[in-house]
Amino acid sequence: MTKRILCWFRRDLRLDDNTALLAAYAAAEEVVPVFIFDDAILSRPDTGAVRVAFLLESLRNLDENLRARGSRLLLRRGRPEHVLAQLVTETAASAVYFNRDVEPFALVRDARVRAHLEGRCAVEGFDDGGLTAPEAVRTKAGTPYTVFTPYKQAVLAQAVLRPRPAPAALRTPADVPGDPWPSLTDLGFTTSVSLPPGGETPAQARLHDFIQNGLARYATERDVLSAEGTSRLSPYLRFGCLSPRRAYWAAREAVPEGSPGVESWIAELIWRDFYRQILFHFPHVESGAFRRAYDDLAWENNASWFDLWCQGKTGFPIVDAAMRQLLTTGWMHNRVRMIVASFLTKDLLIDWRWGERHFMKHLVDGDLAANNGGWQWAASTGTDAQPYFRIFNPTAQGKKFDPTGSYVRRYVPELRAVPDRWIHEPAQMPVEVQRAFRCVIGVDYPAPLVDHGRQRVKALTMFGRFASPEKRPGR
DNA sequence: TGAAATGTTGGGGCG
DNA sequence: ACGCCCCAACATTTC
Repeated sequence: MTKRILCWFRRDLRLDDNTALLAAYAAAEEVVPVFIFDDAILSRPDTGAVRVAFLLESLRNLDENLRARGSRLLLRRGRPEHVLAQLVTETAASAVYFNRDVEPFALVRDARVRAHLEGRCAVEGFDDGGLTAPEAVRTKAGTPYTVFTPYKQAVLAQAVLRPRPAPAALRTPADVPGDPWPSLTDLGFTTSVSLPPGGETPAQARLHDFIQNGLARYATERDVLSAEGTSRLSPYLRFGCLSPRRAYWAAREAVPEGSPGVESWIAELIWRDFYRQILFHFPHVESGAFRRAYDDLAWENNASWFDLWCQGKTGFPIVDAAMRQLLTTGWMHNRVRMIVASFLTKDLLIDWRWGERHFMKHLVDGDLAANNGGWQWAASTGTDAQPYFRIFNPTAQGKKFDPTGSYVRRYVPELRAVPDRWIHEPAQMPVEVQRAFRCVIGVDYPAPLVDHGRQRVKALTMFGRFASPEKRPGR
């Protein structure tokens, strides 16, 4: 009898350097690639249409690439343990292989799958989603790292695995039926956002374009908001359309060792791993502060301020541009993610979890570990977080990272005619200038929602009261 | 991956 | 020539 293994794809939607897939082909003559639409995920409030749309396209691309090699992707919808049990019976498979996922939801789900398949077939999970396995990098004391820089040194000191190409021949039994291919509306979503193309094929193209044309300038251009200085690879890494090890080695081998662009981009890849291992070792961060003392912070949580922040109508141009970039493109430049997160938590005094949820709903690259880590960093509640007294001034940040205002003008059309001098503080324009440029504050563009100086003092007071004593500055 | 407040220095205007 | 003040420019401290 032909030996068959089910390869359950989840967030590793590629053939290149896919650990579980390679292992399955090494162990079996035929592999059944399957993806399962899970209503427990689709119905979650923070599952956004842009991510489902990107997922669907990535699945189509995976199917095309499988077909080009004589295989195909099987789609099913249902509870994973039931679907997999059914498929094991239908195909007489001897094992289910998948790549591990460290999210608490996924760990519970996968434990349920293991329990359900016990006695029917083998179940194996592989390490795949990062440069290293989440438990592999430890301090000398054997504890997980909670500070980025030493973590990064430790990752760089050990060998990152070399990527391996897809198996040359892919054999799949022809007689296993899948469910019909759903449309986005079949899954309960619609979106008018125009997204980057999903899938492994565009991911490879984007990687090569970035390595050739962007990497050398990355260190200097990544913070220039108007330039396309970032890699734009985050959605592909999120869904595993791109292997992080492939990305790492492509960067290492592209430019001379020690080039600042390479080092800073690789540091970003390591941030991804860092927050993944934080979520793995400290799963309580999903619902609360990494440093638990901060769970008692007295956020003001003004709901109408939150709505204005979400819509990009705070009267702070850099914040509004960023929030509108998120809604209209499904993505936000990392520099402005920090700025708007600082603004929500330190200026509006709103719970970082509200912002985290909004980001998850709208980001095409939305990922629990990275998003949570970033939010807790900005809110000063996390590992290796920004000290609470380091508060961004949105106007100063705008002037620094968007000096000509071209990023602001791209997303905030009512400010397009405003001269550079006032682009980051339009409320400072004399009234006759406002009229001359058709941007009357309070009519065409909102007045600043809050006074930054005052809110800053309030935030310092709020944090100062709840900060753990040993972390309080001074003495 | 901060920014504001406060302190210090030194040049120039001025009596 | 000198002291005084002002204030930019820079450095340090504080949150």
